[in-house]
Amino acid sequence: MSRWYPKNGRVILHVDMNSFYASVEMAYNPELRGKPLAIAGNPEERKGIVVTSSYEARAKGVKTTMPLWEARRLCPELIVMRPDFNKYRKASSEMFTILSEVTSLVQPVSIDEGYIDITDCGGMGSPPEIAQWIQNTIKERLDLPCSIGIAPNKFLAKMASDMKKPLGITILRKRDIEEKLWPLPVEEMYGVGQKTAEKLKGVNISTIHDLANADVWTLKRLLGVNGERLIRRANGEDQRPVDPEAVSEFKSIGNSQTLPHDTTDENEILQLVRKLSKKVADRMERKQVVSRNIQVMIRYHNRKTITRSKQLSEYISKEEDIFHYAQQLWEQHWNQEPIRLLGVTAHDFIDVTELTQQLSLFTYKETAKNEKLYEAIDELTEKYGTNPFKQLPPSTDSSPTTSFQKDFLDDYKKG
DNA sequence: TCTGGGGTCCTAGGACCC
DNA sequence: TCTGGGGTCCTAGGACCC
Repeated sequence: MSRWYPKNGRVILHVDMNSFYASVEMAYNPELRGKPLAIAGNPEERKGIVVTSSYEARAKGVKTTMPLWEARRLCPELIVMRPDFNKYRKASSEMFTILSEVTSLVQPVSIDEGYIDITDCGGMGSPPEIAQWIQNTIKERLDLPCSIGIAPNKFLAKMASDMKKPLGITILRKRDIEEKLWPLPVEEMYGVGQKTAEKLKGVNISTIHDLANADVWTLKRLLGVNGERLIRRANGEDQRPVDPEAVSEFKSIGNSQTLPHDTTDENEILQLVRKLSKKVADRMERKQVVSRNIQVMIRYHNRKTITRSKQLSEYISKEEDIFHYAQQLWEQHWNQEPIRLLGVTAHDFIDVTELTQQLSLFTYKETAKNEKLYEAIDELTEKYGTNPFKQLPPSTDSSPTTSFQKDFLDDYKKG
């Protein structure tokens, strides 16, 4: 027991559902079991791609993000289904409920994976026993397979859960790194994508072992702060805590869609901008937030993609307001070339409740300011027998039209 | 005959303020 | 006559992940 629960260490599990969408569909419909199944965005349209596929489909070479026509060429008997996110969300939430029966230190990362910190769960058994219980329970209650990594931190747990699929449980302790982690090619490391892998090849780094022993300055020059972080991770170091609150601190809400065909038709484009604005507004409504930054994304026929955003002076949440700014951005930045995809995203949120607080404070200040201004103008009116601001609305933002008015407003602003 | 849609984090430059 | 350097905000783009 003391070996598993060290005083100065943590025990983290990473739970990763295996080909989640396809597995959920099979749990709902056992007839699909054992067959090559792919979940794809738009099965009818030529632009559909494979989102997830069953192991039977993978055996034929079907891969995630592969265009559907190519997947069908590799596997003619492929069964293709549209994603049903309501099903997946339900299965996901039941999966996280099972995790929370072990500890409250659960951090969902995406719909099908999460970390849990079981450092203080000594009373429930050894980590492999706990992992086995989780895997069995998810299988029994939901009929879904998962793989679990057991490690002293998030990074190693994540790498471990990837090592045995499906239904694997893998332990990756510090002393296992040399044997299990270091031989892997660098592109299999979490955080290393295609671009980074290419750059690393350029300085003769091809395995995680090479990365672990790389020179910090060389990598900092090559990759910025990420270089330093990758070296630390390759050496099995990662201090990030399991944070159950992280999931509620979302930063953006966006919707995007590829058009059925590239187009320059303003009606068609604006219709889509409106539809996307509505989706964003609906999701913001559900989460009870308001936004101060609206962004549009335009992908052109040649896949060149631009994003244009606007920081607002007010918080908005209504569909019409989001559409208004999205339309404005689109009009300002569209270069008239055929458009393939459009996106609308909101950033910079606060809670609606926070907004009403801010609003009342703002209103209070404005009211107080204007009352003082009215008083000052009344005094002047009495003194001169006529109101020198007759045409001027009572706001300090208005442009004074006479030098007298200007002087007065300057004095007023000084207090 | 290609390459979706949902996100996060980081970088870098310019404006502006002190 | 010349002109520092830190900090913050805003914007755009890129890399990465699922």
